[in-house]
Amino acid sequence: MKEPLTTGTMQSVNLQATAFLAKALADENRLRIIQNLAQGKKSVSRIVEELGISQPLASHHLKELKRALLVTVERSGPFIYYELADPCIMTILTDLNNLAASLLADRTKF
Amino acid sequence: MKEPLTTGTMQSVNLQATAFLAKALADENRLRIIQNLAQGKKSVSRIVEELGISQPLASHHLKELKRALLVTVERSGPFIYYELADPCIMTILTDLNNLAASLLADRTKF
DNA sequence: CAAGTATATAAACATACATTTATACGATGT
DNA sequence: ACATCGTATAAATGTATGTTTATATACTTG
Repeated sequence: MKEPLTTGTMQSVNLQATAFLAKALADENRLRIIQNLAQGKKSVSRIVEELGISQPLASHHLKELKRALLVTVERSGPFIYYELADPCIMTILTDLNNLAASLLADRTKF
Repeated sequence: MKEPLTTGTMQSVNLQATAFLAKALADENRLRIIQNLAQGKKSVSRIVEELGISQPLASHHLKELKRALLVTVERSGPFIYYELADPCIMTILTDLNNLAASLLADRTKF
């Protein structure tokens, strides 16, 4: 009788999926895109304009966000529209930002 | 009269700090360490034992977590104890995990 | 001061990733 | 069919990052 395969804790946290999601959020340009998409569905060219990044760079990061299931894609004529897959994404972003601010505030080093 | 420096949205989100924090959370071994430290303050050797990773690797990731202000360090004799800097860290981890699960569940591709 | 334990650091390496430049693809209009 | 616009992809490049192996540092004990 072998041991169960789970080596972790009770409340099973999928660390692999979590790390993957965190990695998708771990780039400032991607966060800017997410924040921009929080205003609603937008085309690539609009994102490029509003964020002032190159079109291939936007395309690359949008691809990563899509890979992480953070955005959904929809074609309409010559335009391709990206949209946040879930409103909760903004909540996480705010939470992360708040934690970051809190950690910076609490640090007692100068 | 020049424009204000902020190019972002109303509720100012420090994307740089947020991306930096996300990057610190974007590694499975670091998440395992955080999850392990959720049980309380622990020495490096204990973390190494319980997670089954090499000592230098643990040391490296602990250094990263410290750099991100996610853990605090304390020496006691020959041992060095690491501790989560803030309980909220576990909340974020759970939230990230929940979002990851939700995104995976909501995807309508097979 | 020598030896052992706990931890950190250095070196070396492979891999991943962000960015740019150039090009291809797809849709639309003439 | 051609030109043009919107977007994606490829190639190239520099840099960052995770991991291992080897070594150094710090503390403790004899």
